[in-house]
Amino acid sequence: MSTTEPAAPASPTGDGERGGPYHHGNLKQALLDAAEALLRREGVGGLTLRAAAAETGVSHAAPKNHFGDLCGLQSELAASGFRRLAGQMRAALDDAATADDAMDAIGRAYVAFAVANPGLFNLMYRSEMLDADRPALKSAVSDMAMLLRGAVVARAGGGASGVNTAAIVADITAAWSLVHGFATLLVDGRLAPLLAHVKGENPESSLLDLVLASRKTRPPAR
Amino acid sequence: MSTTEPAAPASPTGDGERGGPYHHGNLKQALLDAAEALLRREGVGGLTLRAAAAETGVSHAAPKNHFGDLCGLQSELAASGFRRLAGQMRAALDDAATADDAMDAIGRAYVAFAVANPGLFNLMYRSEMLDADRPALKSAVSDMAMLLRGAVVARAGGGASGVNTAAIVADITAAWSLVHGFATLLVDGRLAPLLAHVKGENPESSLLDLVLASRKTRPPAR
DNA sequence: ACACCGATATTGACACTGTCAATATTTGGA
DNA sequence: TCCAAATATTGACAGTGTCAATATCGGTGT
Repeated sequence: MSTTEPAAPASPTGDGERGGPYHHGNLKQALLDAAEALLRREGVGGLTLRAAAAETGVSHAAPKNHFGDLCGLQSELAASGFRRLAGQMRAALDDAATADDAMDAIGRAYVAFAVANPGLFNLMYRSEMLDADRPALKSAVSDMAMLLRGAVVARAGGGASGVNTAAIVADITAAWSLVHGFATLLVDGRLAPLLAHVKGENPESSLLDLVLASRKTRPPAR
Repeated sequence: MSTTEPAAPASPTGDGERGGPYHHGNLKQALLDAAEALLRREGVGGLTLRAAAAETGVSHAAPKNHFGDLCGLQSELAASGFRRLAGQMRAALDDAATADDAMDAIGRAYVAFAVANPGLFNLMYRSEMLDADRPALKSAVSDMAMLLRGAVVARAGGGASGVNTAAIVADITAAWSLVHGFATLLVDGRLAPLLAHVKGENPESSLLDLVLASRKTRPPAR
């Protein structure tokens, strides 16, 4: 999960001991990594300041210097999630041929991210656990929103600036709602009964394809 | 929130005191009411066994007899939420003229419920806080799913039994995802930037109308 | 080379939480 | 009437976030 090695090894012998140097050297990132590991291993309820500190081999109050409080750590983690989500959406977008394919590709990337990181995805959309005013979080969310908006505008107007903003807002909301709802229900386990009726070796992906296709076909006559 | 009066008054003088009789008489429902009030007042993070007990004027361990643990109380509360949500969806469905109007009406009822009960709606879809095996919860969720399924089938086939189940499953998922995603994003505050661009005295409702309409029109040409 | 100051980390305490065991009270039926 | 089951209380325990006080380290100015 981390992209950088700690400047000083946290603990030479293993995990959890406290033999490391008094100053960790890269504690902030190490705590974020530990927190994400907890999130992955035990879900959003298992993410705890003290647990993250213990896993990093550091005292229980050490996180305070870097994040202030639990909400701060969660917000930084969520920001990291939004950044990576946007990155994967952009990658999917860049690989798409037409603007219409791009929308589907973005949607698939969105759902794939949620499935690959269920705990993190949950955290990202629990605003009561987050401080929306944290710069890192605000900008990460904004970046993702701009990316989505760009894709919708590209599909709708082909770059013309005279597009109807009301229609664009509606398209953004519809696309985001559809994909976000699918991802949310899927991660929460609510689609399991429906997935049981979908054949194939990857029912989740198949069902998502059907859902995405439903936006392009008229509803059944009558 | 409650539908039944307590058999014995909780506390004759006010709230919070402990002057009431040793046996409350209707403690289970009283605790559910208190829990829902907490949920409404302080959000999902403020829902606490001890707070619910205190608000009911009862000792901190009293809830254990009726719910076992916090997860039990939350599950019962969520079950109540699903029951009421299904009731409002059914009412909307019964008032609709055509099967197509019915789908929109159900969607609007779904979002209206989420907006009217944001904390409860959040709780209902946080499966890590719930015990999915609780009979009350299982049946309430199943009832709502059946109602949605019925509406989709009615719109698609007009009652014919030869409907393609794959298509039905896809329609159910698409409709649920769209509306659930909208409700979730709205309650979480994620649609605020988009709502700012929607004119009218009720932007939320207007935006939902646009989103629902987007399912019926082909996406913009090209 | 040395002293010092800010950044970083630790320790200890507090209030709050869920949960459990032991106890007390009440209710209802044999 | 009396006993057992249901219901509620009390007290304790481990775990949590948060804060104040303290300790240690890294770098800067002299």
